Amino acid sequence: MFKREVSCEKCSLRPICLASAISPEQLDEIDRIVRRGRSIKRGETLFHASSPFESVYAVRSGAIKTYSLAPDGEELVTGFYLPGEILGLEGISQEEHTSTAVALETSTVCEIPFKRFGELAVKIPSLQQHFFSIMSEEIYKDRTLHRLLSKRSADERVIALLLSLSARNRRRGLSGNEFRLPMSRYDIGNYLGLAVETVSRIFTRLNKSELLEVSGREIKIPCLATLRQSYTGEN
Amino acid sequence: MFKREVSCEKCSLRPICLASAISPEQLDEIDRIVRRGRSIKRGETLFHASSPFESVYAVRSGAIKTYSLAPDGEELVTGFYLPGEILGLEGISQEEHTSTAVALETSTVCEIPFKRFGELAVKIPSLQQHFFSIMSEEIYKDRTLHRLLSKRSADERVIALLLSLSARNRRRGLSGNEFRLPMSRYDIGNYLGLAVETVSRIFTRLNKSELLEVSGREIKIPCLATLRQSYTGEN
DNA sequence: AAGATATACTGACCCAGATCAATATTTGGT
DNA sequence: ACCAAATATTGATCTGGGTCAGTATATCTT
Repeated sequence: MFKREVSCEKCSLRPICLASAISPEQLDEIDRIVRRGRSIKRGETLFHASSPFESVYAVRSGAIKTYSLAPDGEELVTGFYLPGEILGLEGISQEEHTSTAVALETSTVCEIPFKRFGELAVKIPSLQQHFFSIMSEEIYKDRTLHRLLSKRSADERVIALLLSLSARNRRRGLSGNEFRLPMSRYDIGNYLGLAVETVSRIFTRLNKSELLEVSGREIKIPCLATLRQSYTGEN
Repeated sequence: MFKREVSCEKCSLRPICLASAISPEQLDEIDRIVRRGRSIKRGETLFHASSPFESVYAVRSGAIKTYSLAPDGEELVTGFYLPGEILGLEGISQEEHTSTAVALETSTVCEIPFKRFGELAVKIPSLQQHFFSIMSEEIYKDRTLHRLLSKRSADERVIALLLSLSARNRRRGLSGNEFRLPMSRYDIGNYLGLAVETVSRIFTRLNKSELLEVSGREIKIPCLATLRQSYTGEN
């Protein structure tokens, strides 16, 4: 199979990825440090928890989940990453990866060696600023998750995840109304602090309502606005 | 009252604050941009959600809590900040503060104007790196909170918070065994996704056990190791 | 295409922690 | 030092979602 190693300059994801907000002349500077086109098959690992931290990664295609293990082996799914999104950020301060990243489906990623990236960010202030912004965004999203986990019901959590996936699809120019879940019910439940059975029941219930059409991992949202208001409201 | 405006250079918190890992010659560069010694009394606001983001803040003394409000007015306590800790990071990407910060007791803070800080970070690579690290640490801690909220029982959540406060006190050279909680039961419950009553009951129960001595907001931990293992284990 | 294995669904039952309702204790203001 | 308001405790009851147990449906392998 032919592997297209698209430069950041030509990459369709650029507007939403790391290399947005960089002037064209400086684009090839970042192009020079990014290692492109690494492909990982479903179930394969991109990096392991407690391996030395050297790079962060941008998803090019596919979907990645990250998880960490408690000392007793209990798994926690910490995030789902779709094309254009950056993962591995929690490793920076610990100097090792603190989570394991595995592909949920065949995926390609761009590797950004972090030391070289830092050197470049010092030369390109807008790049530094943008990276601050990406990390800040991650913190901001974690606050949203905090609220979801401590204040919202099981139904609201699942709906919020669906709305998030929908919005992220739309941002990449895909349909926000119809998509396929890259993750299992187990992963959803684990991420949202719910039992698999609960997630399953919620999907069945939503499917019976007019809010959603679910068939296995295929999702269809007839009306986003309706779903959105059912989330912060009655239902 | 005499206000001591200690420079970063002379500040006892430097080793754990923003200005660690900066060479002495460059210290006064950061000293020049930091606005020091702002004092806020208990209950006063440091910054408001949706006010323009201009600075991040380092706690010099006292304790600050941050919270955000859902559209329906529901409050979520998003964090507690003790001396040496940086708050306001989630505002960077949104260009406005996304939480409100209020003093839990009389506190002083150092304001770090973010635009100027960025300019400095570009000139001092180790400062940039350190700030990446601080933000990464915040993300990492959010993962810990995620696990706490989605996998741990009410008792474990409260104990984990106490252990966190204890460790942060120790890091500043104070006692990790005896301290006063700066926040109310309400704040604790809100932060940990628990009802106030539950928090209260847990404190009473812990007080009856040999793990903890609680009297209002005064906490005494007879043996940290024992408490720690009760957290990931039996009890 | 058939079997094996992983994933998803459904039902019955139960319990940790929420909610409701009072009472007790702090804390701050004068 | 006193009063009011805020904060904390305790008890009784209820419930959302967990757990256990079994069945059904996908998906992978050969």
